[in-house]
Amino acid sequence: MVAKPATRLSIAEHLAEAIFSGRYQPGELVPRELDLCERFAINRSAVRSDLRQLVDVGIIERISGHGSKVREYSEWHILDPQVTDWMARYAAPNPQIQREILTFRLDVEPYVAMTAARRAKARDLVAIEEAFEGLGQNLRSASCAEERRLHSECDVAFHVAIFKATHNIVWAQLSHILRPSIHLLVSMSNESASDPEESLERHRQLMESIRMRRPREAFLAAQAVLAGTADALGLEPGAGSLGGSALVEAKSQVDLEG
Amino acid sequence: MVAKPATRLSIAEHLAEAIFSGRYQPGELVPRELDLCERFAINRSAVRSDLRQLVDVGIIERISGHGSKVREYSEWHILDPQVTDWMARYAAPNPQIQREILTFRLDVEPYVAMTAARRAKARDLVAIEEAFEGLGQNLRSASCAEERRLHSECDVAFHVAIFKATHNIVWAQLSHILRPSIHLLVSMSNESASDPEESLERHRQLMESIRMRRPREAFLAAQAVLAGTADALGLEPGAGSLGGSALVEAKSQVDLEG
DNA sequence: CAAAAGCATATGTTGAACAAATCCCTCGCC
DNA sequence: GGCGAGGGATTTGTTCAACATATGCTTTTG
Repeated sequence: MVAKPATRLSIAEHLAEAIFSGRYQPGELVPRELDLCERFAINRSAVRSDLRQLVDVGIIERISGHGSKVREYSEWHILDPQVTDWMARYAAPNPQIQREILTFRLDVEPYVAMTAARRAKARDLVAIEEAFEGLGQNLRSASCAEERRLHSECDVAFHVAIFKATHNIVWAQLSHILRPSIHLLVSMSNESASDPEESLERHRQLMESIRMRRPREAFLAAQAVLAGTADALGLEPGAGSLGGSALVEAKSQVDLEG
Repeated sequence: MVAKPATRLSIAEHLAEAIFSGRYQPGELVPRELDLCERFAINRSAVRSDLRQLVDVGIIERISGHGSKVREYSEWHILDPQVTDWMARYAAPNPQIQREILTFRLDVEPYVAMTAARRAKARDLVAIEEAFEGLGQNLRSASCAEERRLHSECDVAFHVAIFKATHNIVWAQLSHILRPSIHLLVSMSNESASDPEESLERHRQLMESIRMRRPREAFLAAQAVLAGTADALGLEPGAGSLGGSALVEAKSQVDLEG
């Protein structure tokens, strides 16, 4: 895909950028329709159409005769793919939300990996392997921004492929929320606290566990992959909303068909 | 809320009803804009605005110069609150999706309950308890449809309150997908396979476990609550996308061992 | 001083005209 | 006879203009 040359960026895109980067805070009013028309040299219908998109995902609220107000973060539909896309591209909008998503990932991904190990078909392994190889190729050349972007895209693709391998539509759609947290890590870029080579090796372990249909190993491998992530953001493992400790209990009590 | 008297139901609502109930299948075209204008005696701008909502949640795809096509189920944003609301109100649209959601619930809710047991504050207990009491009140009078609706609303509220008690925004928003599966159960109404009194008791156990901050008990109690649900829809425990088998193993072993 | 009327401002609704994309049928060339 | 270019019909996309309605602030009036 060559990136369309001059198709005007939608108003929704501009406003989302402004809101997600914090220039308009919850409670504040965004410019009125006619100002947006002038600012972007566009007609009012188009402006209204785009504003509706922001309304539908809970980001703004329109008050007849008054204006369009940015809603509280808790009202945003952060599970909407479009919203997570904006979160990823317009940077850490709200550190709190980023932490919440990472906590969620810490809770969920080991189980997703476990399920993937049980149900992944050959076709799923292809997707996982391709993403992994992309991860390896773009490892060394972490110089320019473009290279790093490519690397993080492969990282996203790797995790998304695992979610899809569960063959459950809910899990598959949840994979969208990975994008912001992974992109955040790249932007922080002090992920290098842990050796990149080592990180790659952990990803390989996870991939192999799924391929060899070893749910328990996959569970642990996914935890290992995320461990570095948690450190980078200062999340202690036990703080996970899903208690790691209890899971370890359960795991120890049951011989997870290792 | 008294239900607005005659504010015309939106076109989106009508189309959603038609699509979710299966009158328009994926791949088919919905009526063209001008037909919708005539059919609902409304102007084209309003029609287009509503159609945009359906586009944004992935339900239809607009093809310039051709028409508006219903997209495949896998493309629908089933995590969107509006979509789950339509699923709940316009009945089992797609048994497959319902199964997927129930599988997801079986995987997730025990862990959510466990987390809630760790993090619930007093305020959360209030919400859970209120929903539980509503559950008990509307138990006996399962006669008319209105009563049953009230009962299922309390059921939804109970589970939603537990999700919210995790104090994680992702989990909280995920609680939206409970609605369709709970409403489905009510409509099937053969939940009575298990004694209502017994079901209420299981809910009470879950509530108490969370209150007493006993994560492991909460985990098991949530599994017990969902067990009847799984039976009612003919989901064998092992079919869970997330290692249902391992979790059920855990439960049975723990149960047997006291 | 307070309540009501009025005004300014913003969003909500409607209607029309034209532009662009797609499909399909027809015509003409090879 | 087959195949491709061209054109017309259909449908969605875009733009513009006018009016209706809701909200907040100001002014008027008892």
